[in-house]
Amino acid sequence: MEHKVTITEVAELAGVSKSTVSRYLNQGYVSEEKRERVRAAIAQTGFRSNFFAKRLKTRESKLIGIVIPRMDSVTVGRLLSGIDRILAPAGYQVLVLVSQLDQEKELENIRSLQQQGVDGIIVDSVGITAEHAQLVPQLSLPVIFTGQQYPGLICIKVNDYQAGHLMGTYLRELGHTQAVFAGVSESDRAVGQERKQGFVEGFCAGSPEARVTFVQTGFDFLSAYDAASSMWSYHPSVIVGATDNISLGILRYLHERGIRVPEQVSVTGFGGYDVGAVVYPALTSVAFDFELLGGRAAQAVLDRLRGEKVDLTGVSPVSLIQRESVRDLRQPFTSPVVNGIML
Amino acid sequence: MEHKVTITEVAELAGVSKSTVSRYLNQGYVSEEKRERVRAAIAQTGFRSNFFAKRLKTRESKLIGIVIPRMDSVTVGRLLSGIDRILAPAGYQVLVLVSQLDQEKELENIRSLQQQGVDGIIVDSVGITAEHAQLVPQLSLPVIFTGQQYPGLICIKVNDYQAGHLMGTYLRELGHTQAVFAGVSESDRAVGQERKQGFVEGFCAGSPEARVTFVQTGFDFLSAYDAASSMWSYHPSVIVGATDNISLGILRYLHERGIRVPEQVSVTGFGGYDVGAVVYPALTSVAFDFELLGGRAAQAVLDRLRGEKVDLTGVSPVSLIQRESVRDLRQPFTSPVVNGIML
DNA sequence: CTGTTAGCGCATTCAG
DNA sequence: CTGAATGCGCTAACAG
Repeated sequence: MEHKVTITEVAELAGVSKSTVSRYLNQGYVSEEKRERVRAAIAQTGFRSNFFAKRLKTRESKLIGIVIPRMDSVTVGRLLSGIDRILAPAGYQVLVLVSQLDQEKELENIRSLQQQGVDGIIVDSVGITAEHAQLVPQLSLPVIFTGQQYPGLICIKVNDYQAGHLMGTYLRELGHTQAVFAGVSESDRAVGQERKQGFVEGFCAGSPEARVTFVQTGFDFLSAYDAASSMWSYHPSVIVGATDNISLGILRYLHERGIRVPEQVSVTGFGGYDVGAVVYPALTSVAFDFELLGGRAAQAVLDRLRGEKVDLTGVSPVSLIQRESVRDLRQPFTSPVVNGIML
Repeated sequence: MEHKVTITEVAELAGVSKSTVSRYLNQGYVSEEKRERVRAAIAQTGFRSNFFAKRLKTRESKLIGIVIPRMDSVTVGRLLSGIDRILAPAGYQVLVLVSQLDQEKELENIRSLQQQGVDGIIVDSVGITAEHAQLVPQLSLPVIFTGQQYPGLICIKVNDYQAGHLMGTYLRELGHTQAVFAGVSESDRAVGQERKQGFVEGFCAGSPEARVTFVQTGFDFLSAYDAASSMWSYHPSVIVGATDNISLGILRYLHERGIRVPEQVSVTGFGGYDVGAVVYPALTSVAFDFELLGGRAAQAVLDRLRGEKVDLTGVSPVSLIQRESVRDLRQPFTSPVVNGIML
């Protein structure tokens, strides 16, 4: 309320100089006696140091800027959790800016962040462009990308190839040979290219009769649902959605048509979201550890801030979550045993 | 990179004074000729004004702080979208801090935000305490709460009572009389008290045979799933989950037990999330317009910043999304017509 | 319309 | 260990 209390007033009240108060606030070097007087004065006045003045001097904000494409995403939530888990103990705060999936706004947010004096930036980009690559070196502060990759930039991302490969291998070993991969545009390198390629190579490895048909869709339920009839027309033994959301749209379509999963066709996803556990059949999926990913990204920023070099790319573990939507073709069909939600 | 260019250097390069450059950057009042010279100098040097120095002078950050309980929530995402939609055109930026559902951290975040000089704060609180009420007036800046209510504080929230009432009325008119309300603890005033009360009053209005049984659960799939057998034991005509997630857990349980929805029992939720459209049967729900809510909250901050008074509480419209999970008891059962995803 | 003069609140030399 | 003095980069009166 009322008057904004400054360091000067604290000093007067404590009967010491501004410098002493400043020292008290920072390194130390204050006698026990004055230390106590300053402490009392601060408590009494409710003094809080002016953020801007402090930053103007120190040239250090203890702020890490985060640019994310959108908020309404479980993935992003996990990522931020992981970031915060590392940054908070290190005394850094997080400043989050949302790009609304707009690439122009993403660039704008990065600039804005640097202008606001953050010490480093983590960008969960939807697509790194040449403009990104050009902008980053001009910023003269650590910028770490997640989710996508780009030569010359520091990118920490999940290993989409490995995830795809894991799923492909799993399905092949269960006797599947005819797959439809419901993927997204190749303009998305991580999901559209690497995840798919990993799947294809894992699925086809040493299996000459294996065949993968690609059907393109968007990231949302609806476009997957709309493309599902086309997928089904290939009579696959398994439909592999590139994301859990895609798979959910497909599942919905199959259910409407009375096509039983996994009896008539298996369905799998990527992401390992909780919601995959409550649908029926519960969705088998490859889960990514986005929290770990966020932690790695945060650690990379911290390392760079300390002047250490970090690898240009890093990866994060993936794991298979076996639920109910996949049929083991080596055995006669038996209805999956359902017993509770398998998170 | 290299040297941080300041307003002084721009001035020298343009052959004008610092003030002229400053004026160029702000209101105007610069001759056409010098304006051009300054523009060129800025372009040449790549000058960007120092955020901290500027804020130190103006005492205005053009920053609105947002405190949210968590990131991995669709609700929160919508809310932020709505906030940004109002704030951005007004020249304000948004600084988001996440409290990880920790009430102590929430308070901490609010303090931290004010210390960092934001002009106003929006708090999507999980629970407003006396400590909140005590802290807010000390901040001497506009603080708007969403999601929860507290006397004396400015709270913009969805009308949970109305939402519950809407659902209650709808079900009653369809001939339902035996309901189980799968709710959360009354310590959550919005969901645990108001939403439930609205439902009960809407459901029972003028219907002497109506009965509502309350079963308590948590907010997650799993606890709803675990409590579902208890709910079913009352043989209700409809189970009303206090949130869509709760309903999804219940749906999963009913499916596992082979209990057909809506033939044997209807199920409804609150929230109107998209995922409710892809499960089967698609979930009938009351949707809240969180984007509008965010917009209202942002507008309230702006109004307060202009010195205008705003109402202590505001509401936001709710709407019923009729999908497939509710049976019309006034008619013999017919399988719901499914044709596409009903978002 | 423009340059000069003062600080904003704090951290930091530099002499004590 | 401490206080006085000096800007950080910018904006805002103030006289031109």
